[in-house]
Amino acid sequence: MSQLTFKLNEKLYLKDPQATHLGQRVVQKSIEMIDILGFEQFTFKKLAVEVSSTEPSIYRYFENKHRLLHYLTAWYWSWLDYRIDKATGNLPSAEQKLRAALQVICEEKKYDPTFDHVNEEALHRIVINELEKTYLTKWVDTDNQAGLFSGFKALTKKISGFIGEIAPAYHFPNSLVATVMLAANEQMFFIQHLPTLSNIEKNQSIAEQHKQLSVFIEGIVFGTIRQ
Amino acid sequence: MSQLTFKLNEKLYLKDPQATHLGQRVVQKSIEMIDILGFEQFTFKKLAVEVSSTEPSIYRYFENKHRLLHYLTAWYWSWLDYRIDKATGNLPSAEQKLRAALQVICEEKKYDPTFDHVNEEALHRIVINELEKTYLTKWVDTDNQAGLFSGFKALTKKISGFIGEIAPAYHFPNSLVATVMLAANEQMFFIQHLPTLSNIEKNQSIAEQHKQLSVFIEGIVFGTIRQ
DNA sequence: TGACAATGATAGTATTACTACTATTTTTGC
DNA sequence: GCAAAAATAGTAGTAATACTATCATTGTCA
Repeated sequence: MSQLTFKLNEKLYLKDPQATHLGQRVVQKSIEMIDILGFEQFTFKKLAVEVSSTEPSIYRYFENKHRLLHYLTAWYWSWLDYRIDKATGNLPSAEQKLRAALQVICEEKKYDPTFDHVNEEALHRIVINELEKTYLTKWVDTDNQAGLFSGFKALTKKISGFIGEIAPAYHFPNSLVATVMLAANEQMFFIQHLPTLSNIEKNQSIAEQHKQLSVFIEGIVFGTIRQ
Repeated sequence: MSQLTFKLNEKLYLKDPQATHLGQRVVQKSIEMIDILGFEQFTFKKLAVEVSSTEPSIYRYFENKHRLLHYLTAWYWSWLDYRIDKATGNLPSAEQKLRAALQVICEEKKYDPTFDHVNEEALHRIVINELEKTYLTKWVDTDNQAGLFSGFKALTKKISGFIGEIAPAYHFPNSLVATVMLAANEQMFFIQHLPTLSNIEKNQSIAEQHKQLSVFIEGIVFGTIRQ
């Protein structure tokens, strides 16, 4: 098994799930289960059965399922951050870096063998379907103070940094990046469930959908900053 | 009391809340309570106490609180639609209409005396905080088939129609409009709770925040379609 | 007056989210 | 090498939630 992992904010968990066998299975199975059941129907009781353990054992790792969702999305942002670094590392211009970063955000997510115990495809679907539930809660402000959103913020900052180099006069780089990062996921959701809210055709390969998504997102970003 | 109301999809309710006194109080109080408590902490039991009635009486109007949220957001989209019609009615060009429509979306929402029993300010906060919960559920597809999203879709179509007139070559008018309609709300949320995800300063009047939001959103739309 | 709609009152269920407590295993200090 | 302490697993229970079923009362219009 691969030992490569991300160091995530310690407030995300009570006990590091990467440190024990049960913890790893909890994370792995929770990704599968949230993907299939949806976050609301997913419970620690059901998860306990799947990992052949008990509810309280899972509560020792995560305060509640909401924190577990935070953990999963934080992992996802760390992963994207890492992929964007890899994709932009040896590019010469900020414009190329920005393009590459947007590409990573929009591209189809496939299983990354670097991280053995995480199903990135399922995790991306979770981000598409459940991300907003990490912040649309009564705990946003305390969660934010605890640093639970630092992964998303770091990514936003990184990409808006590229915009800053290309178009230093543009006033809303953070707003724009946050908007398109969310829009990329929203559009994938709309293609599936509310197709009139998108112009990307459902009746084509997933690869083609992501390609079109890329065109749409790049169009927004470059159109907006180039004015 | 004003009798002007919107005709909303009948699938939104079991019994038309606009038709009875209790129904109206249920809607009115639910807006107040969801605004204060948040959707998760809001329950029909608590609402029953507030309107001096009982849980089963409320269940006679709405299948569950999720449907009530649908009802409120549907009302909100109808209201925006009506305001956009009023704002664009006698404008000569599609560009001016588009600008006016975006203005309505971005502007600060204030109590509209045309609709006596609805607190539009609170309702807008509910849309900002809870909208995504209407579709990020396991019922999206059946809810969609029942037409519960037709209000949002109609608005999107109306605005993307203006884009179609201005820039008929642009491929993603629906995607773009859906994106900025959601972004307008997301940004208002981020200003409040995750300010690093926005460049609109929190330390200024609400009016000024909405003005900047307008600049941001117009910049995206016109920048994107004018390429 | 009497049918019928609207509402109220009471009670109950399955599930969820969580916690207190006990049992067992593992680690560690001497 | 072994007792004490720490870590972890497992059992059982609770309060709240999201409903549902049933029956009683009130008001009203025909």
